[in-house]
Amino acid sequence: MAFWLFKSEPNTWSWQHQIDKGDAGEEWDGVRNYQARNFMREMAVGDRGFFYHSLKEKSVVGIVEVIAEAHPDSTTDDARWECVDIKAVETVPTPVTLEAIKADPRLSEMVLVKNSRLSVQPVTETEWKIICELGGL
DNA sequence: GCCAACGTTGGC
DNA sequence: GCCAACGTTGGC
Repeated sequence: MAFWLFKSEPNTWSWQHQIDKGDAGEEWDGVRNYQARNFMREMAVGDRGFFYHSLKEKSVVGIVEVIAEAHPDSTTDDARWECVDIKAVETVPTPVTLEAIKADPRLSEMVLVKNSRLSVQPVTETEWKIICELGGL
């Protein structure tokens, strides 16, 4: 199983929106970046991901699960763009802030730190465990 | 609100 | 195929 990080602007698509979708989940659509798309193509059903709020909050706020592999993005006719479906699994009890991530030397290699603009990112198993601990899981 | 970093586009 | 111009993202 692989681990990922999905980034969203809370005013556009928030963790609460994701929770409201329940087990049916929702497409992670709107991605128009090749790197991000390629990572989604690598995802398998059952993979886990962090749900990260950018902008004002800048925190990992939830855990999601991939429930459908990459398929055409329904929000565009452009066949280049694909997306996976994800559902909310649980809320992180103590949101892990970007500040806390940057303060932890074990997380200094995270894509979130090195390339903050990438909206879909891989997370290593080590990083996953550390952030779960920081989040109180 | 600003600006740096990055990715994409299009002219040559 | 290069590179300048432009648009977008996201931290500060």
